[in-house]
Amino acid sequence: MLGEPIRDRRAERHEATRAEILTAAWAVAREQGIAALSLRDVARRVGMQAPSLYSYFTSKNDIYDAMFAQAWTDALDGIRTLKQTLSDEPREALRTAQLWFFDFAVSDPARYLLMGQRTIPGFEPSPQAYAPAVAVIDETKALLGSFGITSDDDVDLWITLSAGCIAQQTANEPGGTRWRLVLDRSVDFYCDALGITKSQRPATKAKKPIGGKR
Amino acid sequence: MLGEPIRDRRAERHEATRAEILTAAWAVAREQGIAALSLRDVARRVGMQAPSLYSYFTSKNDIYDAMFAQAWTDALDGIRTLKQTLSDEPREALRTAQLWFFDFAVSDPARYLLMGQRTIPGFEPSPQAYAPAVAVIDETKALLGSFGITSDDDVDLWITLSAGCIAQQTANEPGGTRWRLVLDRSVDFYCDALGITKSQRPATKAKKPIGGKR
DNA sequence: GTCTATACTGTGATAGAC
DNA sequence: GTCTATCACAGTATAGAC
Repeated sequence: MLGEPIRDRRAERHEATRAEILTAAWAVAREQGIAALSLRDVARRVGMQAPSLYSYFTSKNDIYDAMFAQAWTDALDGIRTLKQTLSDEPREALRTAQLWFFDFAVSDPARYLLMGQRTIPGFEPSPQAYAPAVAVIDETKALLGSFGITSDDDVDLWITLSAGCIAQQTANEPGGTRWRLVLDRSVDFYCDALGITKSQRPATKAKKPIGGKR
Repeated sequence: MLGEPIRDRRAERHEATRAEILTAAWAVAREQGIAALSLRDVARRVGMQAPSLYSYFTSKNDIYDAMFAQAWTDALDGIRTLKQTLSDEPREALRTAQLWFFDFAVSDPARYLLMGQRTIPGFEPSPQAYAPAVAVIDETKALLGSFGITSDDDVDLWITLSAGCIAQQTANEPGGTRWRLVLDRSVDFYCDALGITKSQRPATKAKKPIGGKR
């Protein structure tokens, strides 16, 4: 008998081509806008005819789905890497985290549009694609929780701060830093409102909840 | 001599048909999504063939442009009406204003998506269409200014608060009120941070600037 | 000026040959 | 697995009826 091969070279090649298609799709999306993505553009970029893409993705929305998952997976990886270098001082850490996500979003507006908004008519992310997005929320909650911020209200407020600044920055002044400064300042207001210690650097992370219901 | 007629019935009819087309366009946009607007759908709804629309609008983007102007004009009218009924008490007035705009945005997500730009590939609002949007900003600044909030930083922060909550509400929980409550609370935090009086109702509006650079 | 008919180009998607 | 051919749909340009 021949036995089962250890590696499936055919599957590997298939996966590599899928990745190549996705890379081309991102390039087109960044140039033309995420909603203006066309299969013919993508196909030409990888040296194929448009129908050939259907050997790798079942539909255009399937490509969007893979891009959606990729975007949130990148965000998740970024947050997890970031966490390892965060300060123990709450304000410093929170500011760094908030600004990191802002930069992540603003650096690629097409990607952020896909990640967040209901902008593409027929597209709804699949549960699998949505999983890393949920993981990012969980990581965010964990980060806030490590500084004693646990209530849903406080987490929601935290998220809206970056969402608002990112929306304004990408819509009104793409490429600028005006709303990054607003976000920077809002971190202080947020910490003030929740009574998070100002400058003194604690020896260890806060153990007790600080925030709470209004 | 016949002289010039007082009314131009032909122009009136033309304008009426334009308005009718726009109404149909809004209906399609709300049903299918703003980016999925199709001229054939709009035309069918007003009993025309698609090319006939070109007697009233030069292109699809021209329709978007008129819709954009209409949306911001509605917002402008709403704000001006709202101003006449606002409390003298800063917090109360600011809360009412912020929640009004939130409701305005969330009640018609397709409209808000168009107002916020960046989502429709080839579309850029014309200067004329953009004018009411600028007027809304001016009204907002005037409102904040009447309570002593004048710095650009403070105005920017004010705007991001609603933008963030609206983005989250429309994206994650359309039809709900979860992020409206977050916005409600953020008004208090904003006022606290800027030192705006809490509950005592002043006899007159504040005259001195309260906010400022960090 | 208003509207229809026709047609050109580009889109996502499918069927079938190789 | 990739191609060609084709389809139904889109936006839009143009010609011509009224």
